[in-house]
Parts: sequence; C-alpha cells; structure tokens
Amino acid sequence: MTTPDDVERLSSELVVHAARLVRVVRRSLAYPAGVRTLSLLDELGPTGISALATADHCSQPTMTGQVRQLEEQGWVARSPNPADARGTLVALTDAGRAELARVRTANARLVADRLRASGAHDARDLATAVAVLRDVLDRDTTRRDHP
Amino acid sequence: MTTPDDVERLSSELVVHAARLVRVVRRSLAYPAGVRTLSLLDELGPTGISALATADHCSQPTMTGQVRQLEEQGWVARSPNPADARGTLVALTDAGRAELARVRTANARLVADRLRASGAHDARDLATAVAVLRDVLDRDTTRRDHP
DNA sequence: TGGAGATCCATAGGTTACCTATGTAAAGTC
DNA sequence: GACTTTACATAGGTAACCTATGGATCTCCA
Repeated sequence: MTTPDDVERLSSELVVHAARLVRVVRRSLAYPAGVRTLSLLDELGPTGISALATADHCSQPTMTGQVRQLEEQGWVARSPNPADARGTLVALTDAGRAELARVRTANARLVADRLRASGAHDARDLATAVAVLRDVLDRDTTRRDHP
Repeated sequence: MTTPDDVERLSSELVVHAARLVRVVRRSLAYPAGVRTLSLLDELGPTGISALATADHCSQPTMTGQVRQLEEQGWVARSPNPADARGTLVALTDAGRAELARVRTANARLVADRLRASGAHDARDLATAVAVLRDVLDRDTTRRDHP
C-alpha cells in the first residue's frame, strides 16, 4: 500500500511538521529549550551535564548553557558529585517541578485541545506519534562529542 | 485506558521529542529552515511571501529572510505578481526541486532507516505521526501578524 | 473620486538556541 | 609519575527566529 516513495515523503514531512510544531510552541514559552532539560531531569533524577547532553542529543556546551539558564531561574540546583570531583549533579528544585507541570499543562492545551477539536485522532494515535519520534531518536547514532 | 494525565504527558512529550528530532536533523542539513519553504512551494506552486509565512506558521519577516536565502542559493525565483503590484510570487526552480529531492532522501535515510531497523513501527504508524502533527498545526489559530 | 484603512513586503534591531574548537582539572591506566 | 580519557567551562560565531515599523499599493465607500 505504501511505496518506498511514500515513506520517503512521510519521513520528510515528519521532520517538516515537527519543526513547525516546535516553532508554534516556542512562541508561547519563555524557555522552550529548557523544558527539554527539565523533562529529562524529571525522568532521570540528578544527572551530570554530559549525560544530559547525550540524552537531549545536543552538544555539551549547549547543555552547560541550558543548565546555567535554568539555575538562574531557580528551576534546577547544582551540587558537586561526591563520587567524582570533576562532575556536577543537576537536580530539579521544587520550583522546577512546578514549572514543568505548568508547561506540560500549557502544551496539553496547545496539542491535546486541538486534537480533540479535530476529532480525527485519539490518544492512541498521539501515543503512536510519540513512540515513532522516540524510536527514531533512540536509534540516533550521530555523535555529538569530539569525533 | 489513557487518562487525561496521560494525554497531558503525551502532548508534552510530543513537543519535546519533536524538538529533539529537529535538532538532530539540523546537524545534517545546511539550511534546515529553507527546506520547509521548498516543501511548501512544491505543495502550493508559486506563492506570495505572506501566504508562505502563514502556511509555515512563521512571521512575515522570517519568511522574507528565508526566501532571500533560497534565492541566493538559486533554489527559488521571484517574479512580480501580475495581479498585485505590491506582491511577489515565489516559485521553485529546477535546482530547487533537485535540492528538495536530495533533502527528502536524506531525511528518509535518517528517519525511515531507523524505524525499519527498530522494527517496532511501520509506515502506517509513520503516517499516523505525520497526520497527528498536521492536525495540530492545521488547527493552529495563534495569530502571527499584527494582533 | 479621494481618502481611510487594510494588505504586501522590506528593513532595523535584538534574542535564543545552537555549533565547533579549545582549555582546565580530575580520574583512570600502566 | 607521565599519558590518556573524561567532565565541564569558555570563547567565538551562526542560523533562525521575533517585534516594531515604514513605504507602496489595493479596496472600499461616502
């Protein structure tokens, strides 16, 4: 039913539409990039900078900058890693957890409300979309650190 | 089965993962944003700047910049709109069509190959993901021009 | 028909989110 | 105790956005 050409087209459309969604969201958020880090910390617990960068598929300096920004907002706290004097552990603060909840609600309003309004897709389809994205990213092998 | 909380979480994850995908793609592309415009022109045919901005969910000055960049690369051509002296019509050139084909192939390699490798999702799931994103965006009502 | 207001696009000016390259300090390795 | 690797920070630069605003042209109607 779906030809290789269809898949190529769909793959490209996935990227294009993802970019549009990101831009739409960016307008309604003060720190769109920081949210990804907050979300990671919620998932992983206290984590070092480099591990966060790997998980977010960004470079380490980028993550350093994100963490600094989040720290200025009081959403994360850094502490020395007792097991490794080179490292830092970044952890969510209560304010960070509150911010994450706030943003999730905002995203839900943006995404879920529109899906519901359209009626063409249900929660299962949404879950499928997320799973597809996650699948593509989990298999990402492009190196971000010094090659 | 899926609670409202799940939907909220999924909505947020959709945004987060979309942003990560966009970043991964950005690394492998010279002009990641321009591709969206090329894709639109392929879909719509010759179109004015403002209409492109609306379709891409970006501001008009952003689209002006994108078109200028694409024109410098020789991927689009501008011509005066015979029906409206204020307007311009932007159209794909042959080089632009070739570039679009090249990028689509690259995106397919990035996305489709990994999905195939994982085996957890098929073309239908990919189509669902694209449809969900399109649905959310089509229902976007946030205004981008002077409010 | 002659403005008034809307629309199309460009310019100015600024911000965020990225990147690569590189330096510094601590950890492992032998 | 030197050698390599790892964790993070800094420096410097770019692409992709935004809002605000200005100059033309179109539209509409009193």
